[in-house]
Amino acid sequence: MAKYPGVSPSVTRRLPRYYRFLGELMKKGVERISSREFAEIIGLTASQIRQDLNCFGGFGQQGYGYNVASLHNAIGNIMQLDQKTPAILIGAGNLGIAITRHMEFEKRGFQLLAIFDSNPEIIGRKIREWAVQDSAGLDAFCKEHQPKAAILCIPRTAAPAIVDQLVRGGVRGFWNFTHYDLTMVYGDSIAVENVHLGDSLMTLSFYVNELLESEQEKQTT
Amino acid sequence: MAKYPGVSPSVTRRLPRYYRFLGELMKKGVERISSREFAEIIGLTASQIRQDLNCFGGFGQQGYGYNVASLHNAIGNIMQLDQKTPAILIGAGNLGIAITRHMEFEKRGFQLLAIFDSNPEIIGRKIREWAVQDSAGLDAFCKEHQPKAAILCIPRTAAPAIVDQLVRGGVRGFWNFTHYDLTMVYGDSIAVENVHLGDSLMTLSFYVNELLESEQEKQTT
DNA sequence: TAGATTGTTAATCGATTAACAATC
DNA sequence: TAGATTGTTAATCGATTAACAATC
Repeated sequence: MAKYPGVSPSVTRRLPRYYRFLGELMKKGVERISSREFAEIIGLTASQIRQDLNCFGGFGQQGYGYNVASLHNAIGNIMQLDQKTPAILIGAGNLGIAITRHMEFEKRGFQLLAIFDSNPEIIGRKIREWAVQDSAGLDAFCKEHQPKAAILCIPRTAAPAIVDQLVRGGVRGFWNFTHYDLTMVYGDSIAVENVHLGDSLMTLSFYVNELLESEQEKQTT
Repeated sequence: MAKYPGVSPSVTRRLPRYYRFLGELMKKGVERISSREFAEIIGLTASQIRQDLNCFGGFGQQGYGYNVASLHNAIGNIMQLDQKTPAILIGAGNLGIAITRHMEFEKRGFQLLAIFDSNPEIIGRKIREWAVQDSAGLDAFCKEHQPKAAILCIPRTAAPAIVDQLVRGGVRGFWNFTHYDLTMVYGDSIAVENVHLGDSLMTLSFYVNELLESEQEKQTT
């Protein structure tokens, strides 16, 4: 069974946010914080913070609040950031390169083992410490190094075949930048985190147009 | 007033998804679809789809279902994708370049006017049809071209000053790739869409570890 | 001890699902 | 007309907020 089976996705999604803000507080030298103060900073209610944390255990102390460093550490443990899940990145286009260069995998619970691409012009090119390998060697690599997660920066059309290959090779987690709908196909046998940049930008279009419209009306009135 | 003031974010966030799947159905030559069939494809319930769409009007027909092309078009109108909000991108690092190269702004309601960076080594470099401009000219540019949205691909530390400058220059929508918390500072006077890649990866860490743990237990049993 | 703040239970709110009358 | 499927209201479910006793 999973360690925290009853925890809802809404709670899980707030954990990285808590972790991030606690990290900043530590940098600032803040030692303790009450749920009320933390709520102020993070933009939530004190109730919600206490409710969320108590899904995982009691990390605070009545009359005192929470110790910033130990709460930060506790959340890191919940997300098992020390675990360093072995991962590979598929597709060394601009997005793949940008992610490789900027993302601190080690701080977020992963270890990047290798990068793959099928384009002969890209194969062999070095990005940070990783030389791009030929996708043809993917099966052999999986057998030998047992990666458990994959970052998909490939075109949508290439996704189904690659994903199928990876799942057979033992990969269970996907950071999915394509629009291929993994969860529809594999259900709960894999963990997927979709990043739909196009959808995100379209959502902004809706909101910014709503906002501009209400501004215009104010001017006309 | 906004055109659709009562619509909840949960509904708004599903619109791009509806739009995307409808586009694919069009490509496949599907002319009509019932809420039940659509639910099957998209992974939601028929009730929810009908409920969502009826926030904006009645697009279906009893006994028939929905016309794929006209529903697709209707959602495009709701999100005002024809509007082409003038936008600028700040920060031409790998991420900024990747977004410039891959994102179809025009299809998603924006027109990219220009790219800015403060690094002299990057200024002048051409990405697709845009030559990177010096951030020093940002105020003048805003005055002349009146961009309404900005894509932030800058380091977190640079964000507060740039955002302040842009808001004063009339920018109202932000596609925010930094970890600087815009909404905390500017409230409802701007529209923000945050893309927290680090948080997303950490969430995957949690889920993949939960999954691997339950797999291991099954084997042990 | 007195004050503060948690952990936790109860109340509220919102979102999703179910049901069905309206109608094409 | 009969069958199908929407639009919409009512029921359920889940998540957030409020309240307060426990306790540091």
